[in-house]
Amino acid sequence: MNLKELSQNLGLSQTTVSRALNGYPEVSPSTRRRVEEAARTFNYSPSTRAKGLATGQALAIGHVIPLSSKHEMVNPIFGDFIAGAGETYSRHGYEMILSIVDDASERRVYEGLKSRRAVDGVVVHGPRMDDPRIGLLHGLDLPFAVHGRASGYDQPYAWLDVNNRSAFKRATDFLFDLGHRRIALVNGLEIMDFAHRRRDGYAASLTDHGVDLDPALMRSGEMTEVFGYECTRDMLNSDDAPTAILCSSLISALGVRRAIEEKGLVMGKDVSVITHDDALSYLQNGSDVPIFTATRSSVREAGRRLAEMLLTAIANPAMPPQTQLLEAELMVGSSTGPAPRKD
Amino acid sequence: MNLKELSQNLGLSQTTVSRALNGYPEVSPSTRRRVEEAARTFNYSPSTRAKGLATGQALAIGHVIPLSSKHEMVNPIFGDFIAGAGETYSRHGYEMILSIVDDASERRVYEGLKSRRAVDGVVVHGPRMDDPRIGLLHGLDLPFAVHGRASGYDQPYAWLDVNNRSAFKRATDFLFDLGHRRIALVNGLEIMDFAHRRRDGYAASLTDHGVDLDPALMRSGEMTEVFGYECTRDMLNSDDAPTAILCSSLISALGVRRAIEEKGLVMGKDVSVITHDDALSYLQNGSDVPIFTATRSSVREAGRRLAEMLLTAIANPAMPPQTQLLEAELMVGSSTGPAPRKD
DNA sequence: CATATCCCCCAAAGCGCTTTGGATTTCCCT
DNA sequence: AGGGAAATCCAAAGCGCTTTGGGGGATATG
Repeated sequence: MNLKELSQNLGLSQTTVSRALNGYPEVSPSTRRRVEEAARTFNYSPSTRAKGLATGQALAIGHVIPLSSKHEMVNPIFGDFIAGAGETYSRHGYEMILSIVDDASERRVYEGLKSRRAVDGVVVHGPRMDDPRIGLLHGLDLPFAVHGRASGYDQPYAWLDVNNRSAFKRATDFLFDLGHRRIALVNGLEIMDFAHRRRDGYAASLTDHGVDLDPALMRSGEMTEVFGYECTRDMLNSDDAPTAILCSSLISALGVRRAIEEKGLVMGKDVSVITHDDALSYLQNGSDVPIFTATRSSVREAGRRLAEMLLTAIANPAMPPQTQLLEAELMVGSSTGPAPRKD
Repeated sequence: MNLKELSQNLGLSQTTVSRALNGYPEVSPSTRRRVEEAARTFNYSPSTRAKGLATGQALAIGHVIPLSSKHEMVNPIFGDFIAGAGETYSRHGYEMILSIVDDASERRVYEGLKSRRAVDGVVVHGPRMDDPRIGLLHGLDLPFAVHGRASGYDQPYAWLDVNNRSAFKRATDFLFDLGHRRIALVNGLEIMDFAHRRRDGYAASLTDHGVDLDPALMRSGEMTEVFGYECTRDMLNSDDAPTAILCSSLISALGVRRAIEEKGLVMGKDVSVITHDDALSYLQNGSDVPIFTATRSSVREAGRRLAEMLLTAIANPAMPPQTQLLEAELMVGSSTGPAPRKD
């Protein structure tokens, strides 16, 4: 069923039917009702393509997911973020189109999206330090919003980020308050902007408390369970083992815990652990009482909001780019406790 | 830059330029070269919408991700599957469009996709037993392919599935061979078709070995870490604790291991564990030697193949629906060992 | 009663592409 | 040189929608 058929069926012009369906005022309430009802019974909905052609809008947002060719790893965050963004899109009648791209051909994908007029805007995932995509997108004149930030790019652009620095500073401070002095950091890849900022927060707290950074306690890598395990195992086997560990991901934290328990130590007593928790739906941090003390911020909520932000930016092109900095909440669980006294 | 401008620039008609670019024979090699070069320098690529309108194709595949309103849980498999499918699509010039949908409005979403002519076909995720979507899609006359199967629907349709039954039967047999008799199953939600089949395989093995099913050893739920932990803790605390556990997901397996170790037992010695491993990129089962003995099947590869299958089905509408049954490989890790002798 | 004002509605153009049906030119053979 | 076939190219229609620019009929105004 298309517009033409529907309008013939109603004995009206396409114009009138179109207007009735799109809420224009030039149509009497009675005909509007009639049209709407017919549309419903015939199960008519306008072709997105034709509508887009006519209006110049795509009614779609592109998500370009970088897939590091080295690691071939899909960010575990991704599913939940997309779910959040998807909620927003469907509420606004937008489609979400996804491209999985190895980092080598990213540029071409953005250009393609633009020149094929496939989307009204894009969401940038996983920004790295000095990420070239921001500049590229500015040049392409394609509306965009970034999940995270790219330090080093100073022009204004739309982003939404967790305050990673303050979250990790606060978490480290918390550990100091509990009496810990040897605090380790099991971080994500520090080319990633978020990881860099977390390290910054961690370092700032150490400096505040007059503790020197110890490279042996600062690990960085792809945030897998095994990575958390191996880092922790190695550090705990050293002479000057940490009494507390800060971890960038709940998945790695599971590995951290494993290494601790394997060594016959008790988490929250012998070694304290704080992890960042993205509140992923399939990785809950305990049921009622959190297992891990965590800096928590829902990535799904981030998806919802960032999508909202991008849509308003598209609707109001003149508006200056918006930004949102979310504060993670520190949830105290049973993985932290006072530093063990040296005997 | 659009076709019109490009053709004016070249002093050719739109027809010729279009033909040159799309590989039609009615154009001389020299002009074709000229056109292709111009297209490249002007960074021209045809508008997907216009092309779609003219050809009647959408050049897009829809993925409808059900989001159980009860659990609000995004399947952790999803990211990797999509990554696999995305590879195939981009190789064929297809777009992937994603809809996140609570199960109540699934029907409407499929109908919408169809009537808006937004996609050429859809992929069905997470089929449940007697899933009504298969029938619905048959009725809509929209090409589709299912990741998994829906027992109880007997008309032919395109699907790709892991042989869950044989994988779990084989894994259980393996445990019997090691001398285990009390074998527990920590399964996914058994409304899900895959979980049902796994249970079937497990049950078949037990029957083969003359062991009665014990409801106390058969758990089913959302496959989180906590779920694996709680099931295992409870079972190990019983008088007649299992000596081996079969687990449906690597994530839950992490919880299983935690419960085992918390009780001071050693995995692979006191309690054996076999888990299914979807080979998710962010959840590797150990680095070189697998930690868990596992039935392994890459969900990413499944994505690649299913996408390929759907595209060929779209290209050859007359072809009968294809199916693919992948066998999981049993990888022996260090989580299994001979059943402990009773003293 | 004539004129101005709304209210509803319509015909047709245009969005950027593909494709049909021809027109023109070139080439080959006799 | 003349005829037909091949090789190139083009104008125009059409895909399904929105939107511009009217056009009639009912209602209000003088």
